[in-house]
Amino acid sequence: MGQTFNTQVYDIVRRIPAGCVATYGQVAALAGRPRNARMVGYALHSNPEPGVIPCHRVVFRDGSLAPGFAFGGPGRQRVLLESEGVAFTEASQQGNAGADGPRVDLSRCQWQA
DNA sequence: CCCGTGACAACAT
DNA sequence: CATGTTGCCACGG
Repeated sequence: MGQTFNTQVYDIVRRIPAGCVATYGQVAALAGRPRNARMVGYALHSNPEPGVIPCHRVVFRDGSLAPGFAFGGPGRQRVLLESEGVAFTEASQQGNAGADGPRVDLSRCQWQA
């Protein structure tokens, strides 16, 4: 494991299968730094290989996405995820009281290593 | 070369 | 239960 944490992040994010999503903390934990979720975001921000690394499959711990910093525009990520079959929870989605903004249903689509 | 900031998450108050 | 603050590492100025 001589690679940097950053490189490990790319490797892990790259392993996320379509139709599933992973949280920053999860990726960070898999990379060996459970407290480094922040670096995961920074690593993806670096995005050395656009189109190769599915950054859109990485979301917040509560299922929300990065506001404003999405790879093409806010909302673009949701289209990509829905296109892969990821379940989204709308504000009217029962079972999730208080879900205002669109969030990924981690209960059903969170990636398990 | 040193300081501050940054796609987050968990703990403390 | 909600809000505020700290921790972590890397990169930019």
